[in-house]
Amino acid sequence: MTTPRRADAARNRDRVLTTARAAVAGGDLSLQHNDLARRAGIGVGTVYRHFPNRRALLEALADDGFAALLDAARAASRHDDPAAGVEILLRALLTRQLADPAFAEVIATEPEQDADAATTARRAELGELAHAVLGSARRAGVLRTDLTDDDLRHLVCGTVFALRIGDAPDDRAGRYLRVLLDGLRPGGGQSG
Amino acid sequence: MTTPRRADAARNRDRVLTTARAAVAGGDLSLQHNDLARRAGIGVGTVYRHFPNRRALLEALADDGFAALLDAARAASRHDDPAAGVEILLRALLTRQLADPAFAEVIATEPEQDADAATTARRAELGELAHAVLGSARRAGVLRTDLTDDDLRHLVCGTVFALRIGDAPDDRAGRYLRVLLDGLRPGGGQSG
Amino acid sequence: MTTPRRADAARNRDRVLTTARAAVAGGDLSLQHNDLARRAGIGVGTVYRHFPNRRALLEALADDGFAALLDAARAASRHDDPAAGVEILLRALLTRQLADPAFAEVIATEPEQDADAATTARRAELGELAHAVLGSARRAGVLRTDLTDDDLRHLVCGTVFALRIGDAPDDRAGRYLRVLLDGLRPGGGQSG
Amino acid sequence: MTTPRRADAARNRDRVLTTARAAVAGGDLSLQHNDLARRAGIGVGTVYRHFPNRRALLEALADDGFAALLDAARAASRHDDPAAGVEILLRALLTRQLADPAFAEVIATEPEQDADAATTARRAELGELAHAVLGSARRAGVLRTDLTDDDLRHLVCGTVFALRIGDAPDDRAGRYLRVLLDGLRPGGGQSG
DNA sequence: AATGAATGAGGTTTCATTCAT
DNA sequence: GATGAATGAAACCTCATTCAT
Repeated sequence: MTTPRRADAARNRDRVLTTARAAVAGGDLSLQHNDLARRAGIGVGTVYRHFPNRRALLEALADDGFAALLDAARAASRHDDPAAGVEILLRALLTRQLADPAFAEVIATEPEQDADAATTARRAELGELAHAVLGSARRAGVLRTDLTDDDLRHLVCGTVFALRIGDAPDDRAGRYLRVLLDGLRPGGGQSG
Repeated sequence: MTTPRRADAARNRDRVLTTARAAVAGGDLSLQHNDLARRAGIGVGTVYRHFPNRRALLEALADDGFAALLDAARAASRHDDPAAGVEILLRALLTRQLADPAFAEVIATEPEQDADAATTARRAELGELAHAVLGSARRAGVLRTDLTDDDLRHLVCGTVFALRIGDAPDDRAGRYLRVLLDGLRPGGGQSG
Repeated sequence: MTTPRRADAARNRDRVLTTARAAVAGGDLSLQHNDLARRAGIGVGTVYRHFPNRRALLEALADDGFAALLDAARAASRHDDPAAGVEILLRALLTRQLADPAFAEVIATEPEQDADAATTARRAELGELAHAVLGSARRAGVLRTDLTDDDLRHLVCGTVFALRIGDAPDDRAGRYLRVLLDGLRPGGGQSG
Repeated sequence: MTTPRRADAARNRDRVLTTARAAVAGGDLSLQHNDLARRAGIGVGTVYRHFPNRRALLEALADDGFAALLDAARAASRHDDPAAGVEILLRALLTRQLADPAFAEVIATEPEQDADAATTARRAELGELAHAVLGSARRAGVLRTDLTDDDLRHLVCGTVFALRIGDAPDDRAGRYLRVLLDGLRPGGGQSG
């Protein structure tokens, strides 16, 4: 989060992130410092300096995801139709996770586990925007009221998990999201 | 799966399983052979003999879960109301996973990853019963037809994942299941 | 060596030997009890009963080799030409080792390492015959006199070792033996 | 082969080699990483870092032997008398192996088994020098022509093996070498 | 006498982290 | 700040041998 002062430090940090992104894109979420250092062509110590542990690195990687989601949340909140707002928000939350497993891992955890305060701040910012969107949907009667904002986050993360099981996702994402959105509408059965 | 002939072999196998169950119950799913051996008070080699790898052990632990689920699936298939059958089945699938993380891990994977053919057989048996239940529900028009049996399994596993995020589950299981069941009813939006 | 009394015991002993011979023929000289037991379809304990350790098994396997060599030694001693006798003896010693790595391993060690007294006896018997052959050759002036009987055994074992290095032996055995036999004739340079 | 940059790295590498040399000198060729680490007073990981496997370590140990032999080969090639050249070369090859079992093990294998390309290079360098020495001996008619360079290497290795059998070598080395050198002179019997 | 499960020391290897340079 | 070697705990696994049945 904090930008290094020296130019080479910044460059090294970028290298680690680029390498890590490539690894994640290649399906490797282990993010081992030694491994990244070797691939990035820098020393392990340097990687540790920039990212004291795996979680810190993960959060740095998740940053783009947060940004994208904040955009989506703002777009959702501008929408007139509250139901559409919810759909935009949740779809973005789903899509972003599918696109970025690092973001998926971070968003599936609670703020207590954040290594970087900046992540917690992002999270809070996103939470507020989401709360607005979801709140108006609840008030408009298009969203169940027995689910908290966090419940919705959990359910989307669960949907992501569902999509990760089995073969490569084809059109499953759309279908699973539909199921979730349908299930979120009020008027269904009683919970219990 | 195969019961050892010797009495002490059976006893040791049980000890490993008991120890492993205790570990899992305590939230430790790592199931390391050395660790289990030490805790069970038997040699590492013995643990390796009975369970050549973590997966094999996991599947042995999951056995009870499969049995319970088979019961539930039979009960579900005997029900007159197809919708009730689906609910019984999926609720059991959810409950069993919450009660047994080892079973949850096994059921969330595909048969190709089975270490023990017996697991695959269990899986197939369960799959047939489930197919009957789900098929009649589809024919009765109480279940979306754009989801395969596996999709439903995935979605329940996703719900389990959602429940594992955050604090200890209170009444969340019931609420999340409600959302899922509601979402599974036909007549919702088009997928996509 | 000692013949088991019970018929099944004898059968098991044979099974182990047959299996071991197959393993050795397949290039595996490790002769691990567990492995042999599994392959022979009998219990490990049984293998241990018959052959308390690898060496004992090895010596049992080497038995045929000793018998064959004793025959060759007798043939050699009957020969009129002492030089021919030496050649027959050493060639047999070489050939037998190439044909049977187990015999090669036993014959390359000293009697102190014998696990079975019978092996030492065989060895002694062979030694006497060889001594006769070699003695007359020395007296006839066709064999260097600065080499003991054991030296000759060592040199042949060395030749076997030389043949084992590198690729499969083609005509190397004959050529290497020729070198040895030529070197053994008196009249060469002084040792030192 | 590659000298480490850090001082402690070089020191640790040396410690491992020294410890290994002591072990080999003590008759233990097993060269187990754990054991060496403990004896050298350094971490196991360090030993593995420097020498990924037994063979790599062995080759590092053999390095001195190669150097010594290269010297001998150069001396041999400078000699006027081709027969003397052969004797110098083969005697050195024998002596070095007796002095250094690690070198003996490496030189008794084929280049395909080299873990370190440097070893193969050493081997090639030695091979060229040896080829010159042996070639002129063959042309001068003082060395059999039905033996390749490799055959000669094998035969010397075989002689080393012969010397290792039985009790500690007294004057046997000289006598065995004499036998070999005599056998290598042309004019003996036909091979086969 | 036969069986084969149990044993557990010890080998090999990986890895997260520290620290000398 | 950067480097990457060193560390050593711990995971993983094999194997020779013993011993309960």
